[in-house]
Amino acid sequence: MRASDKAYQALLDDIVNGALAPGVALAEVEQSARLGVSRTPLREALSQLRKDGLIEQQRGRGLTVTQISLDDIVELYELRQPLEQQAAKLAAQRGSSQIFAQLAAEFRNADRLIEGGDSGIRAYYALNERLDRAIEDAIESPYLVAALKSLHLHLARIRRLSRRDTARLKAAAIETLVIIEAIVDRNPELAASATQVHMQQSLRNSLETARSLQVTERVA
Amino acid sequence: MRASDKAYQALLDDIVNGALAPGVALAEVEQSARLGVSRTPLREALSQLRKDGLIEQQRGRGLTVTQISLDDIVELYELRQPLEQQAAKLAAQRGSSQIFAQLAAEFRNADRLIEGGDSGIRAYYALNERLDRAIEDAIESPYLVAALKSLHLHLARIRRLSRRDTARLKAAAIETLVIIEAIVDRNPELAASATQVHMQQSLRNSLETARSLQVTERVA
DNA sequence: GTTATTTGTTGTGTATACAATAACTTTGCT
DNA sequence: AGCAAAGTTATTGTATACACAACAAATAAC
Repeated sequence: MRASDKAYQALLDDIVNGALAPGVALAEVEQSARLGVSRTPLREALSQLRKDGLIEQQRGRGLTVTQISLDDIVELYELRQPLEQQAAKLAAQRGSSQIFAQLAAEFRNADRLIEGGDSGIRAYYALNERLDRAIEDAIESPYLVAALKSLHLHLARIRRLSRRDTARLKAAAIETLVIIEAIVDRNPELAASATQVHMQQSLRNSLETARSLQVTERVA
Repeated sequence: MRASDKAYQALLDDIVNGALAPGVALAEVEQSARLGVSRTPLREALSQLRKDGLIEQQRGRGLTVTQISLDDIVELYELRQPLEQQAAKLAAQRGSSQIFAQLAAEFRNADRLIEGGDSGIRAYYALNERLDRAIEDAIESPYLVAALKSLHLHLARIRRLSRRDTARLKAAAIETLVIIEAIVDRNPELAASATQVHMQQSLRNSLETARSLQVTERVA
């Protein structure tokens, strides 16, 4: 593995899981020392992350991890909604019913995972990622897939907000199941509508939890 | 301007306008000599272009300009359709009627530009770019705007195909005018539908001209 | 004559050194 | 005491050098 790829992956993980919090400045020498690579591959990693929109040039302070505000959540969903809708539509047209039937079966058991504490939640997230992969494989449209991947990068950052809300996770699992079943039935229009519903609910929930988190942070 | 930005812009232009044709290999030393920058900033530019999807790592032969096939056109529109539809919808909700009314007036005169030979066509393309800018400004949704910009990068490559087809350009201008008028009237649903129509027609035309071009190339 | 191994060349990946720019601090003047 | 200007320091941007890997070609051996 190339040093630049290693640095990119490490920084990406740190940003997504919050180890590098929004607003943190990334000095080149500091980070290259921390990650054990020289400045050249580190800079390549940084330039990739800037293209991803995860870091930005801050006047004077060098590169900093981008902030995520309530506005960002709304704006992110303004991209997510049409993309996921199109993805679901195309998956319903082209996907292998068998693969999605299998995923549907697993989502019917999602409640057990969600109630299964830390490891269960992780397994549920892994299941969601497998669904995303299956959809990407099904649509076979590289440009759309690339846009989806970039989107999911940002979504992963805000997803940290709503984790541990088991009631919401269960509701989301049911909404997702409807989408999958529409794909299995090769019903693009239903898949799109079900996605629309899921998006709307997810956005509402993300905003609520984000709002309450902001309040508690202020109090703390 | 940084050397890496300069190299990026130069390579981008060369790829979009076809000076660097699909399949051409980009050796680092060669390109750094050609563009008058050293390998370090050139590599940064290349890594950006790879993220854009304009060049790709080819087994053994290094980096090459990505091919554009008929399949690519269809796949590109599978991303374009939902993105432009969403953009038009949001522009209709949030755009300044005044700005778009001005653009509508200019599009009503589009025929004169399209018939105005080389410089007229260029002016027509410039007008289209101003429209894209106005829409991006209106929606104020950075994630969607970023996705649109990436999309337009690839569209610019295939747009070279349908230029000089004045009949199609005139028809496209009328379709675009309908979209703009819907934005002026603050009618998101109509804007979305008009965009849908425009996308469908553009795709059909792009495929036809691409198909005929491929044939003539084979013959030649 | 064919195949395998070795050597040479080309090109990428990484590191380091040097140059330029921007920010902060200190000093001097008002 | 406050503001401005200049110098110093830190950090980014660029260039170059070196190392390693891959591919090709040539020679030698079977």
